[in-house]
Amino acid sequence: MLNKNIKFFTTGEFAKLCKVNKQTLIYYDQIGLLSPIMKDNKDYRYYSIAQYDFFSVIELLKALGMSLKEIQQYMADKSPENFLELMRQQKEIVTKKRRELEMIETIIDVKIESTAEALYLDFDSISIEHFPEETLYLSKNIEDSTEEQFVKAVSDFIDELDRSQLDTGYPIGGITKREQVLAGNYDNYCFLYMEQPQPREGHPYFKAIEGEFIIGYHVGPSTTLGETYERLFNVMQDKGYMLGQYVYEEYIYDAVIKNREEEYVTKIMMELVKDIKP
Amino acid sequence: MLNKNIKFFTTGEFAKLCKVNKQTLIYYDQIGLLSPIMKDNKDYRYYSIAQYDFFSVIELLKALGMSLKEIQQYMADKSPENFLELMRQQKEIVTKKRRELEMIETIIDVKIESTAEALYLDFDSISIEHFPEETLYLSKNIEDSTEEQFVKAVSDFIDELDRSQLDTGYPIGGITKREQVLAGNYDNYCFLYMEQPQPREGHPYFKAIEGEFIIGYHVGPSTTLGETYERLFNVMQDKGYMLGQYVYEEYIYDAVIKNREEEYVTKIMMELVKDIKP
DNA sequence: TTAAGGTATATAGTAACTATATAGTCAAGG
DNA sequence: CCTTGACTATATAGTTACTATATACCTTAA
Repeated sequence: MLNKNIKFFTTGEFAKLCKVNKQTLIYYDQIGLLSPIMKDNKDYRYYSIAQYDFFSVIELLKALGMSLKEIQQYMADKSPENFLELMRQQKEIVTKKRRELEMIETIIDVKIESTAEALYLDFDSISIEHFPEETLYLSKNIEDSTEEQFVKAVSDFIDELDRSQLDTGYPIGGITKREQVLAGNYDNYCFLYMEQPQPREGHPYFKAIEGEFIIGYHVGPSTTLGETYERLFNVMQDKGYMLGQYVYEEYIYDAVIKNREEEYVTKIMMELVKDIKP
Repeated sequence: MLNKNIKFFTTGEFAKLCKVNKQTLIYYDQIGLLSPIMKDNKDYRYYSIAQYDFFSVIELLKALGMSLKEIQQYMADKSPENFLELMRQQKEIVTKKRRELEMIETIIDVKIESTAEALYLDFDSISIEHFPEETLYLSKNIEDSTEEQFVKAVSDFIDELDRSQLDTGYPIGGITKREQVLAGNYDNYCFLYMEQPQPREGHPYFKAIEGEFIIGYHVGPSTTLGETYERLFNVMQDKGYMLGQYVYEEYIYDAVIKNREEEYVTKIMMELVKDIKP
């Protein structure tokens, strides 16, 4: 910043320039981070315009996530070389943060879209549809796992989605094998999955599904899932279909959206094959 | 999250699952944000797996920048409509944050570039160069302003850069008119400016410069600028040039890097015209 | 001369933890 | 049976980066 000779700012004026609370400047003075260039005999503070530069660097470093203490340490030992080093470090961090925000933005988009869609759904309807190929990211096999193993698997899966940036905002679903469903073990999932509308290269475990599906919604806690499954089986038989290999389950409304478990909505999608017998 | 039946976690176990400090869970219990599903007669806390769902919602909303109080309020009154509303609000906030980060990224780039460049500069050198067209964002006219008016103008200019997102990380420079420089009024700037490497549409006051310039560096406080100007004038005459219309001044090392004013370096760029007389 | 508006200091409050001190609980080993 | 180690609990204080409040002093304009 250029100096036109020296005009001083009072604390209030300088605070307005910097767009912060006056108390914040007093605080910075107290901790010795940014002290006014002079004080008069009444202890009034006076800041110079050059100190605005200093202030904006503090703001930048703060925005980069440095604590005031760290900023102070850096300020005590600054040089072009140190500044360069700092900026290079921070650049990486900021880029990473921006990518994360971009991820969150697309997740929010998905949430908005699917919640808005769900608002107009009739949860009593049962339909049969043809599903196009879809890419899913799968957890490791969790069939016949104990409760503890299941919990661990879910937590691992979430970690993995996070780490590999595969959390697309779609709900975590569960895949159950035909035999388990037929035996009434609706919660013995063999895999967890998350839909990947734009699958990225370099990740294993992707699986595509395509074909006829029967779709129904279960309202209420998972303990009463059986009732909905039975309704679905009835329609299935009426229409001359048999259960295919896998069943997919997803929460439409879960703990994020509804308070009481009785209001949770599970979407059930069962793969179909045409019954050969008439 | 999909439910498998009920297994309880102690505070320590649950804290590990959630990857937080045990005290944090106790704190959440105290403020009533997330209380264990049961306490035994010894006041030991027990959490259920469904509460992990609840916890991850808290984490999500926290990541979106909501305070625990706000989260608590939302949790008390969940509905698809509210969730949709929340997501729409958050989307705007996240987008704004991402834009800010993008700004910071470009500012960091500029700082890296100009600091690295300055590292290898010889501040005693004087050179004559052809400058390509450059776009500058100008302040309003500040010629002959009083100190107070100057301060006001600087502060307005900074505000404007902020508001219009035109702070590119380049130093704020000052433009002085030929006549003022010839009269020795080196600090009677007529405009402040900031370089705009990628000028955006929809902003007035842009100005392009192009032509021959003499470039020199002044080391020390602005009070001794005159000495450097004289050196520059001598070289200029030797080479058969005359002063053009404007002079541009910028700080190279600002308060970010050097503490003491004697180490400030001002870059002086004077527009040239060829002297007609031999 | 009094009111409005500025300055100062000192102190307490805030959010969201985090750390520490003290004490009770529980299972295993000697 | 007693001790040890690893857990649990509460209560209280500390942390960061402010923010608010109370009280007092100073300046200027009506």
